This record gives sequence, structure tokens and C-alpha cells, in this order.
Amino acid sequence: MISNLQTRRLQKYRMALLRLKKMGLKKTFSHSLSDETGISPELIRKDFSILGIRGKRRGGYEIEGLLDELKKLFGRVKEQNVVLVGLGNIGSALVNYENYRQSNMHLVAAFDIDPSKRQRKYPVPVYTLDNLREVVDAFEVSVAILAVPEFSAQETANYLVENGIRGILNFAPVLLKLPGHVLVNNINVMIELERLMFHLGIRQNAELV
Amino acid sequence: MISNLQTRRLQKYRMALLRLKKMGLKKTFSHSLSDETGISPELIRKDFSILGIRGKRRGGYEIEGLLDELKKLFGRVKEQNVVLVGLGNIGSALVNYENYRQSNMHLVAAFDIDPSKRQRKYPVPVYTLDNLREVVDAFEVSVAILAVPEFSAQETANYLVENGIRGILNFAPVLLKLPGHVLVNNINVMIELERLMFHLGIRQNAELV
DNA sequence: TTTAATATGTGACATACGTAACAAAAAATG
DNA sequence: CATTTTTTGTTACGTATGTCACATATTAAA
Repeated sequence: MISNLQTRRLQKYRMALLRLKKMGLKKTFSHSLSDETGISPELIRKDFSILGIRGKRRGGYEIEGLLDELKKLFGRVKEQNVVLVGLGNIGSALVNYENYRQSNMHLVAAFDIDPSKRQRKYPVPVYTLDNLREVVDAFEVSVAILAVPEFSAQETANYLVENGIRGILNFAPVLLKLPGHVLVNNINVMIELERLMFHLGIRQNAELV
Repeated sequence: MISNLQTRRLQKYRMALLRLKKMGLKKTFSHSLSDETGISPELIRKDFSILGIRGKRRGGYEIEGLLDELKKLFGRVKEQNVVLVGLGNIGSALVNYENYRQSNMHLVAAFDIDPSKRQRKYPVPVYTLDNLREVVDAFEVSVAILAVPEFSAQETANYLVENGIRGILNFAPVLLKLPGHVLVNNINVMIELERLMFHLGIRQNAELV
């Protein structure tokens, strides 16, 4: 099995490889990828080895071949449809985000309770949550981006799950409590900033001051 | 030492505790926190134990006390100033974000190359990057949120580091290559969506189809 | 064609991490 | 006041994760 930690590393390799490819390179080495990603060359080789990806004993790895293998894991061949719920500050930013296609994803619809949001021009159709089930069924959506205010996040998340959503990318700054089969990935700016400061050693707390 | 994984757990505890507190509870148990966070009760007790936090053998833990201890680690007593670079879609959303204060952080300024951005009404002053050093020095800023387009991310990040920034919360979908002493935390919506789908088993790749 | 150089692939090892088991303390009960 | 119940605190253990060392393949050079 492929662990969460390993998955994250593989994603990092992919980003690094895309960068190297853009620079015009055709092949690379565990050593170079280590430079790019900060991951040790041995671990990189081991990761590739586990996936059955093989390089040449002196010639390194083919970038294109590596990307193909990783694409088999992450980049879906069939486009995956996702929906966005909540068109506040963050939601509006995400609806105009342009990198979906690059990852073979497609934002098919957005939802908001505020009817005025439906008037404005967005690059995807905007509905109320009443239409969720319909969209989920029609576009075979299993993942939603949740960008509603904190106070309604749990309630909305429940509703999403009731209507067939199995994965949630949660931007609301709360811990969602959902059935075990539902996967939640949290993106919380404050939490990230805090951890950044924590590891920088910025801890002017009561005792130290 | 306190590891990255443990740090993430502690942050999760804090979120859960805030929720329980809001519900009016005064004390809690490793078992209840496990319910909230999905982390095993044994590990929760161990984490607390390592931090020197002690409960009562049958009465559980005081929520307020726990939060105080965690605040000593994460919630800085002295407000920490951060800056935001890039006022595109995501940057504009983050400048209007309201949770900074809650984490004892303060967004002191935003930066953008586009002069028209400086005309619009934002809740913080907007400068060009020429003024960065000035702001960094005046407000003792060490962490920046980077929300510029992909093509200028690396260049901008370099500039930030040259001007005293030691930690970057990077929203640009690229792997930044920076000196070892600089800490980078990436937030990449596509990467998160991909991992979510990966773990959901959504892998309609060439072989399987 | 031999030798040297370089980079992979992998098995052994060390460390980190989380789980399980259980003793000790505190509260509730009879 | 003794006993039972509950929940913590900690030690021992097993698994996962990453590093180290080195044999092996490939290319370049002499």
C-alpha cells in the first residue's frame, strides 16, 4: 500500500519534474530531484522503485516516463468533476481559479444560499443547494470544495454527505465531524501560519517574555 | 523535541477544544477529544503528557487549562505581524480574511506590482515591493503570504528572502527553491484535490479503464 | 578492450511513531 | 469506609519510515 506521506512525496516529485521539463530537460537524477525537493536521493529512488519505475544505472530517469507513471496515479485520464460550495471571498477566488484543467479536473458548478450570487457573472453556473443532488448525479461528482462561513460549515458538510459527496476540501476554520467513510482535507490559513511561526521559533509566550 | 506530526495534532486538539468550549463545556476527556479529532485517546494523553499537561485521574482535563497550554505554544501573546504579497483572486480573498486576530496575528500590509490595486479600498495599506524592506523593519515581519501568479512566484520569493522574510506561506502552484534557513509552507488547491481523489480511490487511469 | 567513474537498486539498520496493556489515582456507590 | 468504576499516565511493544552502505549496471575514457 501507498501511504499518505509517500503520496505527498510523489506529488512533490511531480511538481519538480514539471519544472525541470519546462526548463527543457529530458532526463534527471535522484540527486537532482533531491536538490529540487529537499527529499534524500535514496528515498527518492526507493519511492520510484516501489512504484516499479526504473531508471538507467548511469543515465538517470526519463522525465517524461516518470511523469507518465505519476500521471497514472494522480492525473486522471478521465476528467473528474468537482463542485464548489460557498461564494464568499475564498469561494469567489476559487471559482476563478484556472488550474483545474491542468490537473484534469473540472469545476462543474458552484452553490450559494445568497440568490444575488446567482446574478453575477461566474465562469460556472451557480445554484442553491436544493439543486445539489441533481448536479452530483448528472456529473458524477464525489468531491466538493467547501468555502462557506464557519457557522454554517458543519451543517453544510452534513448536507453534502447526505447528497452523495464522499470527499471534502474544507476551507472553513472548523473541524468537521462526519461519517467515517467521508474524507476531509482541511485548508486553514491561520493554522498554516501558526505552524510556520512555530517552526521558526517565534514563540514570544508569557514565560519567555 | 516536538515533531511536525505532533504539532499538527496539537493544532487539531486546539480546534476541537475551541469547539467544545463554545458548546459551554468546562472539562473534557481523552476519549471525547478522540471522538472530535479521530486521534486515538492513548496518543492524545501521551501528547498532553509530553507537554507536561496533566488531567485528573477521573475528572479528565480542564478545557481552559488545555487551551492555555496550547496557546503558550501556538497563540502568541505578542501579536505577530504578517504581510501579503499579490492581490489577485486569492490575495484579495486573504486580505479580507477576518481570522487573523483570532490567532493573534496582524496583517500589516499588502503588496502588488499593479498600481491600480493601490487605488482600491482594502482593509490594509497596499504598496509596491519597493517598500517591503521598510515595512519588514518597521513591523518586525518575518512571515509573508505569497499569492502571486505562478510565473513570478520564484522571483518574488527570492526578493522576499533578500529583504528579511524567513517564512513563506506559498499559494503559488510551484515548488520554491530557497535557502535552507527559509521555511516554506505550501497551500495548493489542486494538489489537495488530487490527494483527496487518490485516497478515495478515484483512479480511472489508462490501465483500469 | 580494459579500466574508471557514476548513478541506480536494495537489504540491513536506526529511528520515529502509534498502539496496547496496565498500574495508579480519583470519584462514585453501597 | 470499603469497593467498584472510571479515566489518566506510562511502559513495553510493534510497525512504519527513512538512512546507510554497498553491490550492480551503465557509460565514458584511456
